[in-house]
Amino acid sequence: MNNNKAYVTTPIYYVNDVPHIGHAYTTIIADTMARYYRLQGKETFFLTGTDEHGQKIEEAAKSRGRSPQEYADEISGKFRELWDYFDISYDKFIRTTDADHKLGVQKAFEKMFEKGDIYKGEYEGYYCVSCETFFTETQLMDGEGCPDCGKPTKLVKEESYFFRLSNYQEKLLKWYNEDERCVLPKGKKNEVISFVKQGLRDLSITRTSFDWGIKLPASLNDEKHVMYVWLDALLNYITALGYGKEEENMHFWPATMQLVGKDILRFHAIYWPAFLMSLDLPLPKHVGAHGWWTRNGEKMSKSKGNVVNPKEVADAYGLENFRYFMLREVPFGQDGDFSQKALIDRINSDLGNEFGNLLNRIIGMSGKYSDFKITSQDVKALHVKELNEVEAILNEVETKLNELQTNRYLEDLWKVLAIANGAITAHEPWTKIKNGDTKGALALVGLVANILARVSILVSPIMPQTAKKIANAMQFEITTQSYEKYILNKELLEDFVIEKIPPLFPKIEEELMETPEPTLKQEEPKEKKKETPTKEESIITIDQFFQTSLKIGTILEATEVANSDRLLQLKVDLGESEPRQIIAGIKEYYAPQELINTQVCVVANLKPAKIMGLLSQGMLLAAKDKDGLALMRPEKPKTSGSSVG
RNA sequence: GGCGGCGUAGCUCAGUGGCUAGAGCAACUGAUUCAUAAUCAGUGAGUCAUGGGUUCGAGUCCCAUCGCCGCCA
Repeated sequence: MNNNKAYVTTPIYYVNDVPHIGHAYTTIIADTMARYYRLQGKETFFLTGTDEHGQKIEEAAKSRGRSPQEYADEISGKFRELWDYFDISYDKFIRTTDADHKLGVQKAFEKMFEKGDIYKGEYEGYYCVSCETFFTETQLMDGEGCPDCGKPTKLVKEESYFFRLSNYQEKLLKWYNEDERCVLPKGKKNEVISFVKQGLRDLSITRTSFDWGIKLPASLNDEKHVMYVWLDALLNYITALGYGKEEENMHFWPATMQLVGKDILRFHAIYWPAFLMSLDLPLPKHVGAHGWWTRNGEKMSKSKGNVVNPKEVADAYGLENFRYFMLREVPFGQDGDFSQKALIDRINSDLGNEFGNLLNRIIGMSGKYSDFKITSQDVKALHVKELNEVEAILNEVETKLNELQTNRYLEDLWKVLAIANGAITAHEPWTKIKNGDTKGALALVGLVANILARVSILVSPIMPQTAKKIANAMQFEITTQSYEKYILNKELLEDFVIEKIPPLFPKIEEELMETPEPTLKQEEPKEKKKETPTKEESIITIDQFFQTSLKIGTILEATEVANSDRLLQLKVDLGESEPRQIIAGIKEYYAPQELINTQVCVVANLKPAKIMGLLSQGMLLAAKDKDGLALMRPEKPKTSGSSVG
């Protein structure tokens, strides 16, 4: 294998559904790996695309009165749009309806046939007419019922071509055995092994019951058959490189990293390598299977209405924040839970406090101590200890990413940031300045700058734009050269003038998306409700009530908050020396103009919060129901600042 | 039903058979001001699911039981 090349793939996504968070997750991991390989200077090819053949697509198109191709075009376009929006750095977007792909698949079929791995036989199965699906005898209910709909099935025989999967059982086991990390994570690999050990049956790879698929090669002269989806789909990984035609990119094969969801691991860890062996091609270096996302602990499903729309999350919370969250939150291979609270915690704590704020700290210090000039001059002399600690972690960190342990990778980078935050406290540069030790203070700032630079480089595969902003502010670029210089060779930054930039990760103080109605839990015994008052109506004392300071305020100014669908920025007179700035989520219900010079009821002693980077010193009271929102206002005009109670 | 995994601090999880069982988050207390009310330090009476067993010694190995999950049937 050529170590200077890398090939990363996502599955090609089936166009019977619009993109959801699972697709986004796979693709973001793949994008991260591709960006990481490029950072290392490897010649990288990153493939994604759509899977467009099969009976389901044929039907879905028909039900919409469209041709399968038109329908596939539309959904495929949606995937491509989402990936563009998500800053996915794919090199090729393959579609199984591409002419080159079809040709490559036919070539591969021909080769497998000539080799004797494909033979014509008869497929026998229990067919459910209404579900249009085949089942094996053991899957049936009571010996004949369809496991999906319960209706009787009938035994159908259909001519079919088969792939001699059974021939590859031992060779596959040998592969799993010899290549420790061919399938990741390990637990999933064990499942694959036990499946193969149970014995592999030959695989039916063609159908005569529908048309929307790739025809057999002309040499076989068998018009009735189209290829069954998995053969067609899996071969995309090599047809995308020109297999069977120009072969212009076949030098990227074997794939470095093939990412899949855990549901389709079997196809990628068993069928796919078997096909490759049949084609005399080397096997992928790694096939990685990731887990599912749940939402607030529950499985996502359309019927529950709790499906996370990835674009909506990225819109509300920021694309790179979301990318960071997904990769940081879950150990690779395990299921992860999406909740706005977890996402907000990650953004505010990891990103805002520990990372973004660190940059602000050295901007502030260098501004005060040295007119924003930062030098690495005395860093080595005064901070060997910290540099060694940082390097000890960074020397190990990349193995985590190579094993797709993105959570561990990020965790370690954050340990490096903690060294920087800790060093500031330990060395108190402000005290050094007071004591005239400018050199010491500047060395500390230089140390932190170097740490930030290194982390920015290594975090760039996950958050490319953010990393770029930091690099720009610090007058360097994120490139393979800087990776080699600062990470591999451990060089220090040239002296530079840091640019004062606004906070990278503004605090998020409230959930920015609609939360789906919680599903009714039936297991909750009804008697309990009698005993316990509902949460909203639990009893409080008058003292507790008066802990809340409610006041009448007069709105002096109201403007829209840029980039927000919900927020208005208000200046409210509460009878104090200065009007308060309040950020209120009422834009959908009130125009700024109609609010000016009206009175509202304000919670005056609420802890101030930053919302989208803007200070909010209070909260407006409003009532909300299904028809919308109504502000609470005094019945007659009252002096600004009058207390309510 | 078969195979495999898991059950450790309020939450998420680490813990090659061996000194008083750890980390992160949350909480509390203190320090500090360069910074986005941030950062740093300190603070846990944990039946290591339960019951047996092996061992000088078990969260760690073995058996059984209960509970959860995955793959397969």
